[in-house]
Amino acid sequence: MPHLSRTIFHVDMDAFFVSVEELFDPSLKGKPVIVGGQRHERGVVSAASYEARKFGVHSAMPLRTAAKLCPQAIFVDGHPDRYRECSERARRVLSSFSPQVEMVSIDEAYLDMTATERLHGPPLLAAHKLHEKMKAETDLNCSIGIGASRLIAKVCSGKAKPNGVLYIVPGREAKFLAPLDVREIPGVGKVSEQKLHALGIRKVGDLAKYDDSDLEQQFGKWGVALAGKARGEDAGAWFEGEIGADEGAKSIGHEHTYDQDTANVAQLEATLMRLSEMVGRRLRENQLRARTLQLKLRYKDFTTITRAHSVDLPTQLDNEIFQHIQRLFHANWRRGAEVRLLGVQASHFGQGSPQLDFLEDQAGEKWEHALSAADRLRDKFGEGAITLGTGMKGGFRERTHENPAALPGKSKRSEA
DNA sequence: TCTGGGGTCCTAGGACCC
DNA sequence: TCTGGGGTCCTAGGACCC
Repeated sequence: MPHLSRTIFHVDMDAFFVSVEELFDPSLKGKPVIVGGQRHERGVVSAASYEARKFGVHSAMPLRTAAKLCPQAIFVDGHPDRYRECSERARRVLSSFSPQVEMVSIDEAYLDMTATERLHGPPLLAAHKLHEKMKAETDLNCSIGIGASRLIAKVCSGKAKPNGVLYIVPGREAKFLAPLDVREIPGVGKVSEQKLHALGIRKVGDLAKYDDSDLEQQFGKWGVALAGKARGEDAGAWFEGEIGADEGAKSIGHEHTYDQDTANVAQLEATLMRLSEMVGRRLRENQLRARTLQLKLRYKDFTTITRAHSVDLPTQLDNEIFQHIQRLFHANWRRGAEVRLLGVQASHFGQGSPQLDFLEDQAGEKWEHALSAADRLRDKFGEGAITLGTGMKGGFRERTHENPAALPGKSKRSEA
């Protein structure tokens, strides 16, 4: 059997959020721009222009730190709708090059370009065409990494930035990786880096020389994956599998960090209601029901807890979600302690026990239809277009003694 | 420096069942 | 009354990614 090597492209849009903002406001071009919020806000940098990066600003840095490093920077709020639209345009370009495209985030994708030579020519020529078409169709630059694995392609696209191409020919993987810092391997973060350093492993070459079973001893399953990565192989769940095999989302969640920490119960409950509604709405949009609901609570001092509850009957109803979340909150919140962040997450999608009371089932279905209809109206006419009566908020099922309808501050409009 | 919001995957302990 | 081993589900926390 002949050894068939795959040809994988990793395409990464250059300074994506900043570039999209420049499309909408060309006067930003060539200036230090920071996307993610205003200079005094709580929050972090989502993206920084290359001009801002010269001052040491990088993504995930607190906005206030960025403001100190680069006071002359222009701070811009993010526009998720704009990014989604540009991302979709980019995806269409990529799809014209290969049927196997996998968007791994809003601004990057893997393409399986194996056996596309007759159509697009050899890898570097195909990449050149891709660059041209991407620019023509989206007015955006991207960087392209090419290799026989996702790992190699990914590392290459990083090295090719900005607006470049890097191709590592099959067989040269280990040589290419050897001089890189272990931190440059996708999946190796701060903690793994420190552990590797403690073992005297600083470069990928050091890692490749290290005994595989020793790595397994030190890191377990992750150690086995690391050994493979040092050789340029796709190892570990993150990288295995065919490109473009689309498995739906496994969880849907929303969270909110307050501008100022608060211990005000009405405010906290209003936030939980709003987050529950956001989660419920996304469940309905995707026709999903969740069996597990999770509360996330972060205190002033940043200590964070999560508390989950699984139900027998999966739900997509705002009110049911909220009831469980509210109960979890009151059972776990240290009363009076100031809260920094609240989050609501739904997971374990699918159907629950099919055995349920017929009447109850019917009522639940009606309720779901009503909420979906409300969702569509909001889509058309805006968030303020419809508010379900507080009496209805209790739901048809009436399975609770708590009444969230009695909550203050339920209005979305004042908070949005 | 004072730490967002959206996710995925892994580990580990305890409950529970056979 | 003492005691096994495996499998699955649930929950909590944490590393990591963009």
